[in-house]
Amino acid sequence: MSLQLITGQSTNFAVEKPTLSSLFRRQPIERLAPGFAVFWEGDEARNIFEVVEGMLRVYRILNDGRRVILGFVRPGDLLGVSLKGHYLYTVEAITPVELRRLPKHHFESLSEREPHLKEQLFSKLCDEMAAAQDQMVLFSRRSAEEKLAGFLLLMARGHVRNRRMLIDLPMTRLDIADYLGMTIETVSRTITKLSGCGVIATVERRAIALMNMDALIALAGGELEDSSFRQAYDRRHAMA
Amino acid sequence: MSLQLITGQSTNFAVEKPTLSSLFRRQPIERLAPGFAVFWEGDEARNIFEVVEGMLRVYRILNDGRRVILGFVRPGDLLGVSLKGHYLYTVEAITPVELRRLPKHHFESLSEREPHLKEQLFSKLCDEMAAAQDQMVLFSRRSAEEKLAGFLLLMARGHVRNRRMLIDLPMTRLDIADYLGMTIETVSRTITKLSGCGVIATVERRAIALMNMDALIALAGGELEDSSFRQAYDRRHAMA
DNA sequence: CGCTGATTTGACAAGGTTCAAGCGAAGTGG
DNA sequence: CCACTTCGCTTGAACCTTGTCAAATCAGCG
Repeated sequence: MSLQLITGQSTNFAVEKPTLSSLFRRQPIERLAPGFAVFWEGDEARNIFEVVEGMLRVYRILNDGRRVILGFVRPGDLLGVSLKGHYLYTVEAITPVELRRLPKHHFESLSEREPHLKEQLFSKLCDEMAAAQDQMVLFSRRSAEEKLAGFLLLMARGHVRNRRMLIDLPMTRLDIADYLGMTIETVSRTITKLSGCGVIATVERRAIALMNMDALIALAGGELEDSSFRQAYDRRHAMA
Repeated sequence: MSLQLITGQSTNFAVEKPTLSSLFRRQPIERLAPGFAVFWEGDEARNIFEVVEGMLRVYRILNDGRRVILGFVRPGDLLGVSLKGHYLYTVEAITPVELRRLPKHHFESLSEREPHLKEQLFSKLCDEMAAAQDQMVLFSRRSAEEKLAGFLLLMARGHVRNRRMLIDLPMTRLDIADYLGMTIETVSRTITKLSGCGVIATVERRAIALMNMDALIALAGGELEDSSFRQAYDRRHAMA
């Protein structure tokens, strides 16, 4: 009787199929100070990570010393999801970060018995893939204004419904520049310009207020980067 | 006795676990003329395709009418690998194309019994992911020269070992431009420029000879885009 | 041969990079 | 507590690449 009560109360310990997130929830939280790396490009890929708190940058260093930022990672995102033997990029904390580590072999042996775990990972990878393609679209924007507007909308995530909102930009201008493929000067100038138009307002160094969401979306080319919105898209060219 | 002989000879019909490619090989070949689409962005994603022959372009049309080419697809590549309910892009034949179609539900019911099929698809998706990231790096190159050099190396695939080689470019200049995020004029000018340096030579409209592979690699930033090469990369920054 | 569509080439302007300097906030050490 | 340094960010000016517009050239095809 009493045992039933307990299991009834704390559903976390109910005997259910383990989900990906329940697997992670069993792992202890690890903390990382800004500037420190979770792993380096080329490291043997032994773990998968789930970000619990904070923001990180994913990047590669090219031969000529240039740094290309492939993306920013936030709570809920997974890191190191790949069958490759080595990590394909470096991941570094921007803010103080909390994450959980899951050894790959651990996941693999478990997913032998629980195929739906693979399913979930697969689904995550598909999301990541879609996000990567969205980013390629973002990159292909020509002007600095379009790129930055797109970037800000990306950082606003799904909250585009609100006409006004405040977004955190914990990364430096250099991070943004290396992400969008421009220079810090152009990033800075463009932010100044958008502030001048009243589209955005710089609240603090690392926070920006989106003052006129419609204008921002229009500047970004009218396209919502968030692929969840594109689902409802009508096929304009089906008859072309 | 005779039965054993037969199964011994034609290993294709041996009672083995079906692989992804053996699954596809059972499907009839479908042909597609240049300019025709395999599927459209937004279509319900009912099938997975394997390209057998030819080249296709993968693209999205933005609100403002601009076309962004996300990639080119060649024999051996899969199309429509995703758990999304709808295709995220349009795929169109550039050359005459041969492909095989596999209904998604068919694959799914099969992979229930044969988990390693999912494994293979997962692996493919990982490859695609890595390729997408390579492309983001390619995009982030600044000058038109770097981008085009990188693009040519990408089209040369793994054949970078040869000091000289001939590559097909069945796509138009506009395709290349929409892929690299530049204009046809710049693409054309850059090709002319590289020809002038003796790095490449335009054999035909749709074929280019790579005359000096080392110079081309240097122009592309010294980085080999093909991720299979990067595997062997040493970690320069592990001690930073 | 004359059409059409793709490609190349030229001239010019716009926008972004580069180089250089100034600003402002945070942290350090006297 | 106040110089002093540092780092990230902004701003300015000159230069250069690329986009734009326009025209010429080329290739394929009826």
